[in-house]
Amino acid sequence: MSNNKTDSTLLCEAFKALSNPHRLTLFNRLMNCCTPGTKCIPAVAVRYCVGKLGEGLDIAPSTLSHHLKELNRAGLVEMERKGKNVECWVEPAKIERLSVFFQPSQSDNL
Amino acid sequence: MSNNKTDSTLLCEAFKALSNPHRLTLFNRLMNCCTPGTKCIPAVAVRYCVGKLGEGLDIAPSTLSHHLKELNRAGLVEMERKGKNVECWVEPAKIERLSVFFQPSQSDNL
DNA sequence: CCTATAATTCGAAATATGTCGAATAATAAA
DNA sequence: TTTATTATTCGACATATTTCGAATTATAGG
Repeated sequence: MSNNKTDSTLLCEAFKALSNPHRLTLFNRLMNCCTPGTKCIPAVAVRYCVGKLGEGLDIAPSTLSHHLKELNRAGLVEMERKGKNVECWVEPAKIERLSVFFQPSQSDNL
Repeated sequence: MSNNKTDSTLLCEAFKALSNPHRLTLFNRLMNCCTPGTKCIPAVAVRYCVGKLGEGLDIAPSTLSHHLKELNRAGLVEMERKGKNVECWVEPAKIERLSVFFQPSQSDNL
């Protein structure tokens, strides 16, 4: 069973955050910290500053800022100022719920 | 590595489809065919007709139809006319990609 | 053929989203 | 303090989405 209205809303907001191509790219850059072929599930999440994270995306800084804010609001990305930069990272625990949602289960998933 | 632009686009469209509360509910109803506490991963996917699927959602038939069409376009839900009804179901193979996306991996996920 | 049921298409209206540039804030360094 | 760098906020505009009701299509059964 289950049927936590809050849970459903949280899932929905996470999917909304990932429904934009730019935001999906940003999130993926934070999720995949490894160089190709490397096994890398680091104890401490890898961090990028906002500027680095948006490199090559060809969007205005204000737009980039807006998208990161959305990802943060949706609970997918953490942010913390560090000097002139603001660092971003993904907290693996916050992603688990999404991973489970698509897996076959014994009961209701929402 | 990887970087299939098509794959990224497909993921994005799937998330967009799930970013609406009504569509998330519809998708979840198709995903979770089991009564609570029952182990049920049937060989043949469970089907609902459009009308049954939308019961209790309090949206107009035309809106329901629109949402199912979106889920179908995104590749999340299959549809087939059966007499007066149109049956809907989820093809588990089509969901795998989404499940994998949120799991820790050895390389790029997009 | 006529009627009832199930679902879709279409057009319109309200609301939400993505984007930019200009202005502002936060910080570091000269 | 002044300047440069990094990032955010704000207001505006164009585009997209959600939703409905009316009209239409598809089908089954008298």
